[in-house]
Amino acid sequence: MNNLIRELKWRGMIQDIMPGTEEQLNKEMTTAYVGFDPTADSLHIGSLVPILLLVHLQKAGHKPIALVGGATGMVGDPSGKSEERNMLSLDELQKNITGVRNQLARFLDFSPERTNAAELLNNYDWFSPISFLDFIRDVGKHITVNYMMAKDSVKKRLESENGMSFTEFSYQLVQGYDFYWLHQNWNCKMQMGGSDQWGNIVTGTELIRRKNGGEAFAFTCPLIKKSDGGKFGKTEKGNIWLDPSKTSPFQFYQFWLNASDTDAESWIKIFTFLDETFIETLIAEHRQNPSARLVQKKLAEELTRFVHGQEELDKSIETTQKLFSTSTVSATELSVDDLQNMEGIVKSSFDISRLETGIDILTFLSETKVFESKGAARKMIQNGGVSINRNKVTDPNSLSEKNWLLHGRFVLVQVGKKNYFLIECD
RNA sequence: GGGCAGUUACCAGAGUGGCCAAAUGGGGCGGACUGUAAAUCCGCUGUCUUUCGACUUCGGUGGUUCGAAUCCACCACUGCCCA
Repeated sequence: MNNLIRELKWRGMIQDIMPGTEEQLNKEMTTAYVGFDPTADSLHIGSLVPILLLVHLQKAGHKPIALVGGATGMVGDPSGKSEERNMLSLDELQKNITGVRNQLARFLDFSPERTNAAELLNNYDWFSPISFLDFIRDVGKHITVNYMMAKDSVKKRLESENGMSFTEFSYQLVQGYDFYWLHQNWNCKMQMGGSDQWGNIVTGTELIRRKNGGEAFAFTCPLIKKSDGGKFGKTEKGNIWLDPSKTSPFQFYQFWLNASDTDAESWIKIFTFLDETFIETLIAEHRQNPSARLVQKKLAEELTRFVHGQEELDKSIETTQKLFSTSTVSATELSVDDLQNMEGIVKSSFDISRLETGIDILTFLSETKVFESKGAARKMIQNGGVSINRNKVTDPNSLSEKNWLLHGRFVLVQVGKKNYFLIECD
């Protein structure tokens, strides 16, 4: 059993830790859990850190429990939210629970022959039989409102103009009860999560202590931020999801590849399992020659493999090379195969005869759905953001030309540096 | 139930009869510089359109007016305080 806490510390994955946690982990195989809220039908990369905590835990010989919040999801966690959230419909919630469950199941080892096999639980299972009256008698009685109001997540909302509903106020009790229940039924002594969960987690340990004098431990990991202060995990296209149908493996790979130098250095420690010496050496090399972006490449590689598998990683690298490494090479050198098999490209079709006769470029771009309208296409061309076959279009009034056609039928349109469209003409 | 404040574009937030498609900031998108970075600078950001112009927007409905985001009436919703 290696020292989990020391390992996580050098990776920068520990924010707060309860006294005695390290001793507990060193003493015996410990069961620990992380909760995941089913706010969407897929997890996004923000949930990756808590997932990794569970994986590290299991690697260190302890028993991980991944908890899907079927019950807590019905209440809504106020932590870090400046206003009351909309409630999800039960249908949506059910769909989300299934989606999240399936994803979590991929990252942990559930083989029953392991003594520390992972478990996947849904807190709805133990909450549904509890009546409201039972709950406020058995749980509510142990925690004072004064205690609950002192929590940061609550205090902030009480001070804001928006207020807070009783539902969200109760959230910490609901989550606290999870910990208590797991402590009773699974001998779960530890909870982990993002640092925004600290308040909720502490309510849980408090409940365990007050209800039956039990001992419980916890630590949290820092919330990931970008060095420029932007939100982590968001891009122009929105969230980076783990579900390949929402964020393609290529886009996923690209996200990590585009990390800034400072971010990449801390992220590679957090998001990969590479060991300390390897990472230190890599960072040193990277600083010698930052333009090679060794850290970003390794980070993108490790993570894409972890989430999507080797095969998808290979495809993503291949597409990346075709789209970016050869960007100085003219488009005519791309083979039919290259064009057709590149991932992360939007494809559409167009009537070849109209193109050959010479059609104005605005009509072409709007009808192929590269742009919503001629006006939008015009603006972007005037801004210098459109290329055809890697040649910048300068005049919005120009006409199409026969020699646009690659291999007699393809046109490669580029908006900005990173958005590619392949128009097949026949 | 009573009193007060409010509802403006993706978000925050100005505007309180015409100069308003609506300040400013953030975000987003594009460009330059670079390394598919960061920082910086520049452009775009209601819709459609050959920059003319047309059309639709300021919680909803109706009204006053030559003219309404702005004034009036009613309705809806939100927050705060009191009961």
